[in-house]
Amino acid sequence: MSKTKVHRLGDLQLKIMKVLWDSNEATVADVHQSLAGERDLAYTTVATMLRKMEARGLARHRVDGRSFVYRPAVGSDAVTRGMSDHLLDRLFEGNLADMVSHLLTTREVSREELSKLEKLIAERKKSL
Amino acid sequence: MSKTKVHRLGDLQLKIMKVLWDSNEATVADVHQSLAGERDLAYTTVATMLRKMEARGLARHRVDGRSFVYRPAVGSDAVTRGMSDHLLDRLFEGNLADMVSHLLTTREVSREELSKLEKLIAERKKSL
DNA sequence: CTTCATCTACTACCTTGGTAGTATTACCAG
DNA sequence: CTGGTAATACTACCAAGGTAGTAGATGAAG
Repeated sequence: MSKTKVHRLGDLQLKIMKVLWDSNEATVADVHQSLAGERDLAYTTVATMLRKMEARGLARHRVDGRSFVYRPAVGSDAVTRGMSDHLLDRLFEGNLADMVSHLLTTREVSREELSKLEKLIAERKKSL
Repeated sequence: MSKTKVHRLGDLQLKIMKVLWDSNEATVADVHQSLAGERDLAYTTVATMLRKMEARGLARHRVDGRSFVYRPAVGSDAVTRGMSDHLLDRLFEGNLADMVSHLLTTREVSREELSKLEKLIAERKKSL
């Protein structure tokens, strides 16, 4: 089991993962392109990061001509889950209700969003 | 406006902050003591970390005899908020409902917790 | 063949969190 | 006064994220 620690992704790594998840396969140039505007990084920065990420088990690559084509090695679900869990544990000692309640009480939520959540909770309750 | 970036606290730093929040004032020895068992750190490790944290604006200290008495310089609210927001932005592009819904759908929640949340949402809705 | 663009590889830094040893200081017991 | 103890200060590392320059290889254009 590789047990890739998927709960500690830096900002850049996460952004890169998102590109990979969206495109499923991407060359360094593709990723660099996708990130342009938002972040103005050197091409080599992206390349280096991708190599590091592969070493960490976050991505894999295959060779196409002279280029490396990267693809994600972990799913976005696992990452989202891992990172959320990490925060949940660290901040709320694993108490989910505490976390949700904190989220809900400390910021703006529209009536629509609340209704959506109400529906979600109702559904969830039924399936217990 | 010190603008202390309060969204990136390491595991140890957060644990230390929790001790400070709980005790309001604590010496290095106190913190070290509080952490013992859970984590077996050298006394100097705690001392160093506290010094670093003070440099980062997370804590302050006053002198009592030969000892430093530390107190938090940022509230637990701000930290909880900052860290949650950071994750919310990074993972869910700031969409709160998405985050809550992810939390609710990907793990176990008891009927009681769901009811609690329902109530919370109802309250929230009223005050809009 | 030569030149140029394009890739990857390697190396190098910087920052921050984490961890801890050594040095120094200062107080306290005898 | 003399040890010993307990504090902080200083220094030193390591790992990981982030950033990028330089070198070397290779393919394409002329």
